[in-house]
Amino acid sequence: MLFSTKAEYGVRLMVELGRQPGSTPVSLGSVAEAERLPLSYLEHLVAKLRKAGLVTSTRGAHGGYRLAKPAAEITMDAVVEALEGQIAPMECFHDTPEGKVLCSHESDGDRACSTKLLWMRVQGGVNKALAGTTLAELVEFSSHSAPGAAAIGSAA
Amino acid sequence: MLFSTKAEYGVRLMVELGRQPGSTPVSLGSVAEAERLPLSYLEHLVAKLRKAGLVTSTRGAHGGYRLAKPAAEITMDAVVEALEGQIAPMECFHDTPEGKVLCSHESDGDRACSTKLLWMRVQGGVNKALAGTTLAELVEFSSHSAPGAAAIGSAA
DNA sequence: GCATAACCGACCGCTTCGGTAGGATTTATC
DNA sequence: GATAAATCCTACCGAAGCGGTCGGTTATGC
Repeated sequence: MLFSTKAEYGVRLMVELGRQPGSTPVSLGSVAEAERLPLSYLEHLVAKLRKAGLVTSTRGAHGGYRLAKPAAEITMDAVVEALEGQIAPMECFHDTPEGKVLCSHESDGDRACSTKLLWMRVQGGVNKALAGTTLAELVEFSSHSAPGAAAIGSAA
Repeated sequence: MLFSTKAEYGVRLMVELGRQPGSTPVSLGSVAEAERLPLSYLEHLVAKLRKAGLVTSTRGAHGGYRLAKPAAEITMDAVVEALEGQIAPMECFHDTPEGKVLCSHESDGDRACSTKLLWMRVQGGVNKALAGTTLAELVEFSSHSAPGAAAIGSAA
């Protein structure tokens, strides 16, 4: 499995927030009930989303969570990364501060790592899919009862 | 991390086999030494590759492993799947015998699963990268000492 | 028959996953 | 100001997978 249920639950949570008009905050309890997910577990996940600046919270009675930005401006690479940690195909891959990708098997020189070509392609494919999908799309998609497969290919 | 070191080690093993002329089998011990990987662990991995029909073995003295097919005909989706199991972005995704993809959250009817669009795109991207990369490419790539990034995009 | 190698299965320490539990803090409302 | 509703925080727990080791069995060339 590429991702765990953390990403699954977290994305569902975001979609649930994206469905709301936007003014009043939504309590985690109502999300948990709507999606049939354990409330105490969602608390852990939403904490990650909040720390990543994707949702904002208001405490106390009638409190809850809201999207920090319009759903159309939230791309899924940020959401999934907040939940699962850095998205890399392999342990030896890590992003540098300058946005480059390094494979720790390359001992700084030019010796080519036999697997790098493969993992670069995989990472490219995943990033394209995640960064090319907005929360607004998912909200829209899930609100249709008979979606069809027509729109699926557009960011692949 | 999308994949574990099983895929990493296994692919390196395949590349190592792909480097050989092809006639005489290569012992696991020599592969382990060349790649600096633990022999006993490689035994487990190569067993999966053998069961998947990707390599053939000859036992006894001067025995070892060979590719079951020419490297150009081996695509990495088969290799990675043999090592890691079915490649699906999420637990609820599973292939049907007819090659379709199901999400177990869809209770057979038309209610759209809010995450399906996203995971379909991710799976599409990964499959494209894996199925579009052959072992021959990796062998070729790793034999160059200064590869450059030119060829990386071709299957992404 | 002996060295070499593939095969096989059990085990082990560690980390992550999915989830639970219990409490503390903040805030709207009566 | 008490109370209820909600976020927040920390600790814990069983199960599973990962990365690896070990000991032994079988097959084969010399």
